[in-house]
Amino acid sequence: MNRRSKKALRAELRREILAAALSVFSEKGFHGARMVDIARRAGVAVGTLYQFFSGKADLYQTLLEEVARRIHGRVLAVLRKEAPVLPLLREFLTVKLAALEENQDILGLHLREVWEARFQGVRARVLPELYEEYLSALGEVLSRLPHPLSSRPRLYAALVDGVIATAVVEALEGRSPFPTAKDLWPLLTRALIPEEEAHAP
Amino acid sequence: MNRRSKKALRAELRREILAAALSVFSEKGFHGARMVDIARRAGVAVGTLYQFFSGKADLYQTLLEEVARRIHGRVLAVLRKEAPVLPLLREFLTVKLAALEENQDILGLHLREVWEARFQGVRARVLPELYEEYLSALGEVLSRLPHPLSSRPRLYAALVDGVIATAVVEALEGRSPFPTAKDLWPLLTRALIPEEEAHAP
Amino acid sequence: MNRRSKKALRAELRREILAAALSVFSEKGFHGARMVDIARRAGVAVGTLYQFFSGKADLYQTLLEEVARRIHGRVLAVLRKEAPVLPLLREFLTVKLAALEENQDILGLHLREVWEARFQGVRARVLPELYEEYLSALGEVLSRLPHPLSSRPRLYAALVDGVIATAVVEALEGRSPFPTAKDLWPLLTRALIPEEEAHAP
Amino acid sequence: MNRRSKKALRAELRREILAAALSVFSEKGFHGARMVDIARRAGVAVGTLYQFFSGKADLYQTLLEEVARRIHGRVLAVLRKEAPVLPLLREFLTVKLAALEENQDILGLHLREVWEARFQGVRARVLPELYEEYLSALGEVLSRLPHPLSSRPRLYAALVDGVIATAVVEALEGRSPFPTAKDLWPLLTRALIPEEEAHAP
DNA sequence: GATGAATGAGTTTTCATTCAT
DNA sequence: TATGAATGAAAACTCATTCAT
Repeated sequence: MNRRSKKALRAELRREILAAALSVFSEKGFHGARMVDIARRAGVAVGTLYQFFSGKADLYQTLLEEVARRIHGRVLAVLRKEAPVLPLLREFLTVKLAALEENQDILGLHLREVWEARFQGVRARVLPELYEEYLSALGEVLSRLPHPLSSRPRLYAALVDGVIATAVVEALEGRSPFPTAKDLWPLLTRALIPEEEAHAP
Repeated sequence: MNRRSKKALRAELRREILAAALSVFSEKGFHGARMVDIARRAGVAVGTLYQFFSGKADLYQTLLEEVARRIHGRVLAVLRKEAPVLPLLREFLTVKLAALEENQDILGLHLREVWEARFQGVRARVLPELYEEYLSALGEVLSRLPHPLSSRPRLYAALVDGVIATAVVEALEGRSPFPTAKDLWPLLTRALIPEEEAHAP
Repeated sequence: MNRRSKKALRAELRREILAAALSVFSEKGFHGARMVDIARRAGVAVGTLYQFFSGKADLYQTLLEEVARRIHGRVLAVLRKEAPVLPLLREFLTVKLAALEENQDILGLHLREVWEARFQGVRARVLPELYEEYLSALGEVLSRLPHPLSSRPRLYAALVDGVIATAVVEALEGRSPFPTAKDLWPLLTRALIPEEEAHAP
Repeated sequence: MNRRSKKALRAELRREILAAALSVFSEKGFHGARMVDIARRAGVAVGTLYQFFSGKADLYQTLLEEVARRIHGRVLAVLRKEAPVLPLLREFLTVKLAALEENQDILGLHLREVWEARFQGVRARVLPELYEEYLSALGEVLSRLPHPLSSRPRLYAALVDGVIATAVVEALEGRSPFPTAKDLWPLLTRALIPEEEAHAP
């Protein structure tokens, strides 16, 4: 076996470890996860984990960055395009849902961490910067809309993201099919509580 | 000291322990919280915790029930009233926000737990039944509205609750003032993305 | 049992732990010593060690300070007295030997550490300041003597201390009786190699 | 490459490994030294260490023997010469200091080991026999001197060796220049504490 | 009933040694 | 023969729980 494939095998092993860690952290959370479990699930010895990561915390942090990169990174690219706001938002929705669906493995950790990320003040957890960048970029796009929330882009972005996340979680738990852009777009362009119509007749 | 005041003192101590546990669990999560920290914050010895609760898990569970009772319970009462849907929803919003604002101490735990609760399938965590009841009841009310989501009351309720929670978290983190019913009502009765207006010339 | 004797018991336990640690460290050195051994020898559980000391390193450091205090401290008091140099040195010798003999338990560690202490440059080990103070004070006294080494008090002190230490080690290993001041005084006031006499006849 | 130079290269590699091991053991002691460090410092892979030595202990033991051979061995040869005692001692001093100075690389380990060697009883460490032989031989020579210590050759030798070692350590730490025979000879032929002269008016 | 020190099982982490390439 | 990644036994350290006072 040449050097090339050695490197490839090593990279593969690293990925397997990350996958195992992801699944254990997703199930048990940071404190509940045990290094032995991760090793066992990755099919390696405990010591091997320390060949790739300096410790449990490093493994977790790496995972968060991986998650952020795979999900937020891709979405950010869309949000930064020069385009009319509505088509842009529609594309954002499509890409975001695709990114979430294609990365169902990391969804649990992603959603959990996104939630935790909002409590920056309470917990001194390191929020992957990409998440903040994502919210900012989304907020900027949304601020171009004629809407009372436009003056508060952070809150506006949080709400839109919250609606998408909620729908995805419901799907993740098997209570509904995975949402498509076609499903969610009406949801965002309609009031949740249709006051006027309800008042009609 | 008579029997009466002894009992009162004991109840008071129990409450202090719960308050301390709440604040520690909110900061660190279940696994991250240490019994010594809880005891210290309550101003008692570790042993005392075991006079009132059978262990860490019991303490946590009790707390969740307390939270559920103080927040969901109160809201449930409103949702079960016989009343026209819109005024009912308006009252629900008022009471829910009041419950959240008056219990800012437990908000952290509440929100964290509500989030975790959605991952029932993934984690074998005991979800306080009240939360499910709350979502059901809210769904039932919402299903009376003429809205495409009406046929999926669970999802509909989750989305509405998600919007409220997101707004509250933003406030909790100091990024906006605590939302009032007056603030949020328009938010729920307006589309997040006003497609038509945006299309207007 | 009242508070007084509780404190006393605790202090007693602490002393037992230190004694156990001392004996294990003396036998195995810092790296070779295991916390379980120390605990076992002290008749306590491992966890108990951590009630008194923050870790292995702290335990070791404390021990060194203890050693320094019990040996150097007492000797320093003598060296700082105002007195004619020869009687002072004689008293120093008496007290130093007494201190060493009365603390045979810590001698191993003491001597080992004194030796290591000389390699400050090589190893970043924290030398208890008292040892340096002791050498300085001894050097100062010695510098009052008419001797070619008087101009290098540090070296002079090191040599005198080295001779005493060597004699004590020999005794410790059972190769000679524990030296008395009466034994060692002639040794210090006589040349080790009597050149003149040897040249005589 | 012919068989000759292959052998030479291999011997060279072995020497490099020993040099690296020496420097690491000198800095960290036996337990504190890690095989990876030794390998790294030698510029080879860990596995290579095991091609030359059966393990860490073997490496250490080999080193001690090397040290003994390079230092004690050379000195022993002198001490076994038939010659009048004083010139012999003078030559011993010259050779010993030369051996130490020329082998400053192994000095740390040498001194550390000599010191440890004295605690044979306490620690089950394998003392290189050569060191004992050296002390015996030195004692035998010293016993020819008219001196009260002559009847205790082991102690006498230990003291003389101790004085030399102390002076060398001081030099090693940069607190004085490396001692020459000319420096140390007077030191050994003079009392450390000149009682009579001090008494002189 | 309250205390808080002692406990030890359970975790993380280290590192000498092996072995496939 | 040299390599260095994988191994897993062994060590340090943590913390929920107990129990004597």
